Amino acid sequence: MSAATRLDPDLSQDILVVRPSKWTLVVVVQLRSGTMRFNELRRNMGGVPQKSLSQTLRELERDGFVTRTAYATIPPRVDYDLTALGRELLDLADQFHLFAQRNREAVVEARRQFDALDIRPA
Amino acid sequence: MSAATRLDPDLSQDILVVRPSKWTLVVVVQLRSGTMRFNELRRNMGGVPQKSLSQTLRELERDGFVTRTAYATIPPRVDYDLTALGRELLDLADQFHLFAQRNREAVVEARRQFDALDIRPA
DNA sequence: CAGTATCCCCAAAGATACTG
DNA sequence: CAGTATCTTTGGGGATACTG
Repeated sequence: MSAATRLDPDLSQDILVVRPSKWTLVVVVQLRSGTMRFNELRRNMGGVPQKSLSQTLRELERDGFVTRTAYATIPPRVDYDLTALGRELLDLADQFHLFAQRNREAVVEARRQFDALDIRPA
Repeated sequence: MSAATRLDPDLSQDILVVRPSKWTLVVVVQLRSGTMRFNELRRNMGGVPQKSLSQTLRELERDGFVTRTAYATIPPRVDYDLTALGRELLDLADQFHLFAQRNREAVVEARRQFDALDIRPA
């Protein structure tokens, strides 16, 4: 592949634009199907602390991956959406996810074997 | 794309097989061109602490991404290499890197704008 | 050369309580 | 509903010193 030739070795520390938090890609994946509201995301993400979600969304908004639309109604309503850039990030998240699905078993097995050999009996 | 249809939403928390450390992808990228020794990696990675490199390599070995070959010579010599699985991870790292290169400017600009608006004057 | 052993630090993560 | 504020905890990261 030609990817190698275009990669700057000196930038190897800068492989990521942003240092994704634990929840970053999860949010991006959640927003695949379109607009979602705060608590809707929260519910679908199984036990993410409010603060973590809030921070993650703010970061994603700040970096241009997500739009935040607030309606001045009572009760308030805030919609989150992916931007075009966010959808590119989603593509990347998908590739990671597919990689994980393809190789989870292999990794788990490698880990099991390694651990079996690595034990130094007292 | 058809990726969406093959993604299990319930596994959204498991997008990554492993939680990559700060140095994981850097090591993988370094090993692109083939076998490397410990201090060789260290030198090429600009200031990575020995402990961090050691931990990162052990994790990668444990998960089956890297092979470790030790020679019982004096002085000792240890070779690190990517496995086939490791090379798949390298592909992923490349895509992340290319994404970063393509979009770094856009993200930096989005961030700049967001920060300019987010300031609440005292 | 290729690590391990310690110790320290800080940022991220999370639990809980409160509010416009 | 959609957050913020506060506090606590965890562990990843890093510096330094030592060793087979």
